[in-house]
Amino acid sequence: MKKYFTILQSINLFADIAEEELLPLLACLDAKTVHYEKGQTVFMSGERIKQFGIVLSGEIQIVQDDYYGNRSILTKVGPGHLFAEAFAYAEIEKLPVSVITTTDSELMLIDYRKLALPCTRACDFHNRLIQNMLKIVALKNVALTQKIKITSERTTREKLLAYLSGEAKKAGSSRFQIPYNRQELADYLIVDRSAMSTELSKLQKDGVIKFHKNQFELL
Amino acid sequence: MKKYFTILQSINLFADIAEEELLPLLACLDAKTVHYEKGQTVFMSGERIKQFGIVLSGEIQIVQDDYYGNRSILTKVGPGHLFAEAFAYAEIEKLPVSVITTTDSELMLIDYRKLALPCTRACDFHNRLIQNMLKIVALKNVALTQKIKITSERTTREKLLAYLSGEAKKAGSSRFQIPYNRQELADYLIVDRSAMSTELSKLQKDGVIKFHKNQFELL
DNA sequence: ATAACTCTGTTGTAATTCCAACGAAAGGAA
DNA sequence: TTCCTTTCGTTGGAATTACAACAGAGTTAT
Repeated sequence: MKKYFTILQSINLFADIAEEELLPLLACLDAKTVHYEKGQTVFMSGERIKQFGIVLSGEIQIVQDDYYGNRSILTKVGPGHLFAEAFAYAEIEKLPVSVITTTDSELMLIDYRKLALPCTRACDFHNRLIQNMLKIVALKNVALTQKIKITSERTTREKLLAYLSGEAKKAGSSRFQIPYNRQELADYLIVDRSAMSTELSKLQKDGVIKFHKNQFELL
Repeated sequence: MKKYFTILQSINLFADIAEEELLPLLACLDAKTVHYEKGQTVFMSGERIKQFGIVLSGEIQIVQDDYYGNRSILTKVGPGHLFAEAFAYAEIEKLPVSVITTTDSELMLIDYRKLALPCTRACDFHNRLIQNMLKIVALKNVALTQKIKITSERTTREKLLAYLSGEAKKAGSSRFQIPYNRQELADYLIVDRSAMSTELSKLQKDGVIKFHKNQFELL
């Protein structure tokens, strides 16, 4: 477990937890470090999960199988990131997705109730932990809402303007950088990359925006 | 406050709280009941909010103004529902939306930290409350993720199949009812209603699905 | 330096979607 | 019943998008 000390400390879930508290805390939570080989199933859809996880090394995927058995990838999760925490705390009866490893992986699994309930030993970091968890889930919530708002726009042009407009507001300036390359931006906006490129050029020609690489400006 | 006792009891946030505990609990939380007239601003975008709300009567809207000042409605919230809880617990510096009343309204406002921190009087329902809140936010998270997965499909046909396939799995049967009428379903899938109607007919003609009103069957 | 690769913008065509308009069916109210 | 409203499916034309293919700029590896 010590091997992954640095990575654990960098996780939001353990924010504001003192270094020396981390190990006893993990013991109190009864956190298990588990090794999985590539291609194994961590959580199976249909289960009622009682744990959420942290990727310590390797990579896992959240996948969903539809009625006809076609599998699609919802997310990839790498080292230092949580997974399945929303499903665990939502107390969903049947997990709608599966969690599988795509490489040999070291995972930490934690009982969601152990983290949420005050323990008998009255560890006072339990309270910090649950607040951190609430913040993590709430932040994701806000990000998801924002993405839905933007991708709900009908045309590529409107999606772009909604996104860029939001970035400008966030930056508090009409000039700002975006954290995606073109393909990633197209994936985020759920449009075709080439069509998006065309629309970006059109917007620039129309004098609505200016851009150079990832530097944008609203006019 | 007694006037709204029934509605408060029905809220998930207060699930598993005994009747007689509710009033002292609200007092401990320092919950304020506030009256707003139609068209007033409850929270202004740019603020750092320290409270979330519950609609007791009336209706509020969550709206967002873009860079050019165009306002769009994100959600309407009616009696018995929470609002702004994700923004409060995410501890966002600048609220990206505004909350406004669209009718005369009675709202309850609660300091998000008062609910999350154990109080000096050691009320043991604080723990229940924060767990309920975590579950509420996590559930919303799951719903949002699901919606994004479905609306990320490229064509109307694929969106429909993704949605119907999910409903079939949830129902555990190839026959199931959906909770939306056609317009609501189109809004959820972010497609044009008439185009969706056409696609539904095509799916039926192709022998992929059968439907009558809100009763669907996957073949 | 050369080759291989990635990223970005452009173009033309086929496919899809939006939009407006309309009629039929179902349900509610007078 | 009759009238009015809402919901749903259908159609045709305009607008938009996806897709495939390609070229140039910039990077990285050898």
